[in-house]
Amino acid sequence: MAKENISSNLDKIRHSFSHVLAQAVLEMFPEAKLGIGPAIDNGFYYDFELPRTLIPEDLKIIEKKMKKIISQNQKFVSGKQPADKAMDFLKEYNQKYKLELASDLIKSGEKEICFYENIQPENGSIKFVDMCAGPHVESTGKLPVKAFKLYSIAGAYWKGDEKNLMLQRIYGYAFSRKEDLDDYLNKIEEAKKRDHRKLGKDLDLFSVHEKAGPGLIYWHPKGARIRHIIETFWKEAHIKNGYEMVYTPHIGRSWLWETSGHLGFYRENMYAPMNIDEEEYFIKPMNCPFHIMIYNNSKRSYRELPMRWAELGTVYRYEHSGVLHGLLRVRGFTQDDAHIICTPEQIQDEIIEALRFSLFMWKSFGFEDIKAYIATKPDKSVGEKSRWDQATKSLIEAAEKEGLSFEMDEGGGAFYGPKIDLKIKDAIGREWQMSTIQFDFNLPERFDMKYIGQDGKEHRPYMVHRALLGSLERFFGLLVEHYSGSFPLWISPVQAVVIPVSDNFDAYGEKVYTELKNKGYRVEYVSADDSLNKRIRKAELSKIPYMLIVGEKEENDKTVSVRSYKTKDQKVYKMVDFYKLMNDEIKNKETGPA
RNA sequence: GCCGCCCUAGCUCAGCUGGUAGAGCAACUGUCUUGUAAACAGUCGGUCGUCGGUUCGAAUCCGAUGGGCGGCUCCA
Repeated sequence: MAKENISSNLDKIRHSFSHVLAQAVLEMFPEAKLGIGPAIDNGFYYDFELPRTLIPEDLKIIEKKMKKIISQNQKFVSGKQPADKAMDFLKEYNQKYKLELASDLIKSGEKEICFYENIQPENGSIKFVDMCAGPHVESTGKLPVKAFKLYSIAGAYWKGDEKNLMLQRIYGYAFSRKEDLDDYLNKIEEAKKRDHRKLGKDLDLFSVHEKAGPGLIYWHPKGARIRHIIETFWKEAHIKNGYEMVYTPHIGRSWLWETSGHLGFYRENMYAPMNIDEEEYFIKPMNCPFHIMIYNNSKRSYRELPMRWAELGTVYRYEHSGVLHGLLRVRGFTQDDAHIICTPEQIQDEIIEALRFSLFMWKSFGFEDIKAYIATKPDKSVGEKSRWDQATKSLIEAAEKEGLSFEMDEGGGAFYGPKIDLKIKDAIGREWQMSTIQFDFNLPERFDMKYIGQDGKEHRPYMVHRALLGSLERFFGLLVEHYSGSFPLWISPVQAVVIPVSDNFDAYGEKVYTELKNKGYRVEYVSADDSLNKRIRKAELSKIPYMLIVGEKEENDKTVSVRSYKTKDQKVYKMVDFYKLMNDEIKNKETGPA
């Protein structure tokens, strides 16, 4: 309750800041056209059409003007105008975007348009007018002048539509207190340190190469080790949970994509075809049609259903250059894909199970903060309404059964079926869609998938497309950020490093190393080419969980001196005790396949 | 794809308003044989993303192009 009040008050502050911003910009550019200026979850923004592009220095000037407006303690005064008067005023005000918004409002049945005026308290003069429903703080003096900061200029399409003109958007941070702003700025700085793009470089996990093609990921040995661990865990878990593995090709003839419809509605996202034997072949942007080929390979009975076919399927999609982002948005990626083909009677249980399984996977890797979104039927869609309704209902029931809080994304489904998505935040708070469980009412029709029911007649199966982790690339990116590169022991690419004090102890050191290696631990040996301190430093920077330092004492006592990355403690262990330490830790972290 | 910013050695960065490139780390070679976060010395390394233009002269100014970053749009 209390929290809600604070947050709505904060929204008021943020939105009021956006008015002050607009007023300041209008002072600087009287011919500026105002777009919209809402509160967002770390501050506010306002969109403008301006006579010239802004430069970063402009932000300082605008900020100064804003501070002046705040110091003048102008009153926010609300008012309403009947529709026709409002339109006249906005025409005269020469604010075409506001005019457009007002006319939209009037079209949708509004009789009156709300305005806010900023009034100079001493003489009552009107300093600024904005068409806006509010609410705002009482006066600009109430705004915490030290708790805001303009930080970015960006382009943004008017009304978010790329067919419209691109306006200039000014972003500002705003909080109720200066300390909150400082905390937030610190948090951003800290978050940047765990950005997977930085850590990927620092820890030598992966790279991308301009010359070899943007958005294509090169997994270095340490990154590949982690991927191998993820894949192994994933495969075992799937087999234990009733899935079959399949493998399918990377390219397919145009027939496949014509039948699936991808050439009709997805071609611009597909890599250009290659010509082979006078036939066009396309690199796959998804795995579904291939799995369907396996299904349609023979006549299917209801007795065979449900079928759950999983594949770590590598796909390639031509993503727009501006959207590429480290490992989180790439052009070639491996989906942890599976298709569930089942009867209408089975669908509810299958959905519940798929969602449970997905949550199990995320928890196994240490993720708990997950948001779910259920997307329903859009205007343009295929499939019978009754199937949509049943499918949507089963998604909601599955989420409820798992005790997962979710938001409805009305009309946000793909044209071919409703879906539930799980989203996770990256280091700086951006949400990324990871898991998806989606119905497909399109492909079973297009490929004429059938099964023979108990009644001896042909039926159309339900098909569900699901990816639990999303893609290995994206998952890996989040994993790096989640752990700041300091992975749990069971995932760590290097679990321990043996460091001899000097090369006089190479023999003992290598004995320790070999023993660990033979027992299956991921271990490295660092001979005394550098000083001891330097080698420890390197191991620290590589975030290796355990450093085993061996010298005279250890050799004599048959022990290892263990330095822990996480605790920075040093403790001497007998080898058997060190194994126990590691095994306990691995056991605790790894819940293992269900 | 759109708007803005950025691109100098393997990495992190310096290089004032144009005079033709520098540091630390890394790598390599020696010396040192080390007790819990950087031993010492030397060597190597860049046609300053690419192409074109302006200029007596361009890392620096202009244009194009590739890539990255932050947004927007998109995300089957």
